[in-house]
Amino acid sequence: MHNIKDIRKNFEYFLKKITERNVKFNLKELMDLDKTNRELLQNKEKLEQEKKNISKSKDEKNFQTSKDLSAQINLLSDKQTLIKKKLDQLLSSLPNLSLDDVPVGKDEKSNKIVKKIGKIRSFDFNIKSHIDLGKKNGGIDFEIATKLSGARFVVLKNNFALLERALINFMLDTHTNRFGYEEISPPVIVNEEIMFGTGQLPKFLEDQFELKIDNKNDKNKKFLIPTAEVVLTNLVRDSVINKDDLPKRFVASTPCFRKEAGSYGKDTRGMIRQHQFFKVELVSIVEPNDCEKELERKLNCAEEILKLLDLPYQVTLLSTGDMGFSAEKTYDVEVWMPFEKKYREISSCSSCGTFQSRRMSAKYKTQKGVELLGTLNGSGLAVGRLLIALIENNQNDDGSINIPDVLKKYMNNITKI
RNA sequence: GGUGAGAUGGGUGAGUUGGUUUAAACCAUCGGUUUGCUAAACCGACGUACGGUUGAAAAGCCGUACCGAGGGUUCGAAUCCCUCUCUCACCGCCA
Repeated sequence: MHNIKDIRKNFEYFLKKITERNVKFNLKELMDLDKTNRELLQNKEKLEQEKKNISKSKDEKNFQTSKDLSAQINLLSDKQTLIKKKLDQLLSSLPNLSLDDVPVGKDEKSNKIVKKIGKIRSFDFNIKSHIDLGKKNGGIDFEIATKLSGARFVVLKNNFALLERALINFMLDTHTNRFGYEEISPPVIVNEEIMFGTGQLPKFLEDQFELKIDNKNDKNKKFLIPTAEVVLTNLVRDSVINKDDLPKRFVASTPCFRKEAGSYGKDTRGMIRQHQFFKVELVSIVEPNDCEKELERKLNCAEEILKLLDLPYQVTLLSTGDMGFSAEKTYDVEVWMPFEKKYREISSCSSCGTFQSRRMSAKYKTQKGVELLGTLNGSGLAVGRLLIALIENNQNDDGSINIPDVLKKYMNNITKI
């Protein structure tokens, strides 16, 4: 969320930046609401002052006046609350602004490829998709998953289930031991304001799985997290952190739940796009000035996993039109999928500046006072897609799959499945 | 699910016969004095949000709100009443 004062001061700048992000947003309406709100507020506060003085004086002669004032204040207050609510609603659906080195464009076509790493393997046999590899090995079962839960779910079995677990443990170990992330095991069900804090709400309600806790009323709403970013980032909400305790780095492996509304017909086959999938998530809490540096570091952490697994990938810098709501700058890491013969997103590393911390009221103490924190998140990595990439890239002619050396200790020393 | 206790500033914690109490005290933090250095001691500062205003800015001044959240009583609420949320203790049930 942005500071309304900044928008007031730099209207033209915001207008330009918002236009670049390719979203429809009526900034003028926001400013009009702001103006009305302030007028009402001023009038209200003037009356409140009067009333306060009367009660302080304890002069019974004026008690009736005070009563009258109360009525007027209530009237004004109702009006102002309504305006403020509209204002907040609008303001909270305004996306973050991009940093200046982000390419301007209206969609993913304007993304910039930053680098390509690793050698794409050439196969001297007809390669299989992960769907066929999974079926042949009895490791991936879509039929039973459909019966259990419907479309876009999967059941992993045997060594494929083991492989999923191995990947998770391998990644967690790497990020904790090597990169200093603190491992967290968080809840995957969260309150409404937690989703608001990271920017999933109010704008993207239709993408979220909402839980009905109380059948009698719809108060106390809960949501399944679409990513561990939500919980990990909110770990610092409503707090003032000591500067010496920064940066904070959290890692967690959690299931992620997404409705995938609006992606009908997209990636319907296979386990590329699921309603539920595991993801290892990296979150950093830093001083705002360190955001860009930390983003590079985080990108490196995500890349390192692919390097260790010897999987070819490319890194792209997302354009203004392709970035997520809360991000000011985003790198996507895309792994090579040999059967589809294309790169597929497997990680998205974003700096959010103070956009989320303002929503969460997450601050740190400086010599001057308290200031908003910078927040960053990135996948390190999406487990489902990583599993696909791994088995497709490491397949043999007979449909067996070689297990990379770094995973062997997590796979009970199996070298091939 | 039942009963009881509680929720106050960065932290600990006073204040609940309603009236300069944004709120004592202590700790932490910052500035200063003292000091060979550190420590200690002493002095001082020290909430947030929003609005207004002065200023080029840094910063200052004024106002309003906020003592878990929301509502109510009252001229006036941290303090009284209601609802909700959460925490703690005990009981019941349970992975």
